[in-house]
Amino acid sequence: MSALDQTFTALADPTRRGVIDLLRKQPRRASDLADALGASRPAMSKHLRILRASGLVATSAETQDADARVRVYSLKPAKFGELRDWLDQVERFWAVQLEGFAAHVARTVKKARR
Amino acid sequence: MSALDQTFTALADPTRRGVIDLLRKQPRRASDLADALGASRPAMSKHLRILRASGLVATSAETQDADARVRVYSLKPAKFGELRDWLDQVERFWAVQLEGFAAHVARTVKKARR
DNA sequence: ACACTAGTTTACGTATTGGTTAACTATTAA
DNA sequence: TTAATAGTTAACCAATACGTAAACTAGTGT
Repeated sequence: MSALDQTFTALADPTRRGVIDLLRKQPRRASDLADALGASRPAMSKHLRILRASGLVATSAETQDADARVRVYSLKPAKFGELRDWLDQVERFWAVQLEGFAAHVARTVKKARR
Repeated sequence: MSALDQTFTALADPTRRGVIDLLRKQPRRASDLADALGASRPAMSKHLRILRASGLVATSAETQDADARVRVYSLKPAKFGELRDWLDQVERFWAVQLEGFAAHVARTVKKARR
């Protein structure tokens, strides 16, 4: 499974996008996320595993004297950058596409006639 | 299923992203897409249905004298715009998040201690 | 030592995905 | 009218996704 596959798959679930939306504002504990989104702990744990695997999210390195049971999740901006790069790449060619469109239709029509 | 769900789900498949990559350069017929991506016609037809439903892609209104059996697919830029908007929204808050991070960790640690 | 808490993992059931082959619709060509 | 072509749809199958309940790990508090 490619990196982009993992990214898009991770974002294709509303609960997981809910996690992103919450983490956008501030890092949060796993149980906070579950409660805020009305998901069970096991369900959220699975979602977080997928988000972690995709690289969109990380469990923050805890301060040394924190409660070690708690896992605080936060966003990993770099992965969103990759997403943006892909989107940029797609959008970069529209001008060209629009310019060449009429000519292409003519070509396609001819081809279809054969 | 929300609009964003459909968008991300559509993009979570490599064959469908392949279609996007090809259409980025120019509109193409369904069979062209199938051949270029090594997919069967029925398989491609299903992928195209999903892409159509997501609004990322459209079958172009054919010129009046074209072969009516042929369906030419092209990108619908507007949907990609929605994707960009979502991404912008996510990215907009990182500065704030980074600023407030240290303070938040302190808060979280306290909370975890209770 | 004991109970409690945070979170993950396992073992399931059900629903959805993505593919195949075969059938079907609509259009074009002989 | 008959055959061929472009594409979609239907019926089916294996693999995966997502949820639940129950068990488990690890850290904390009494």
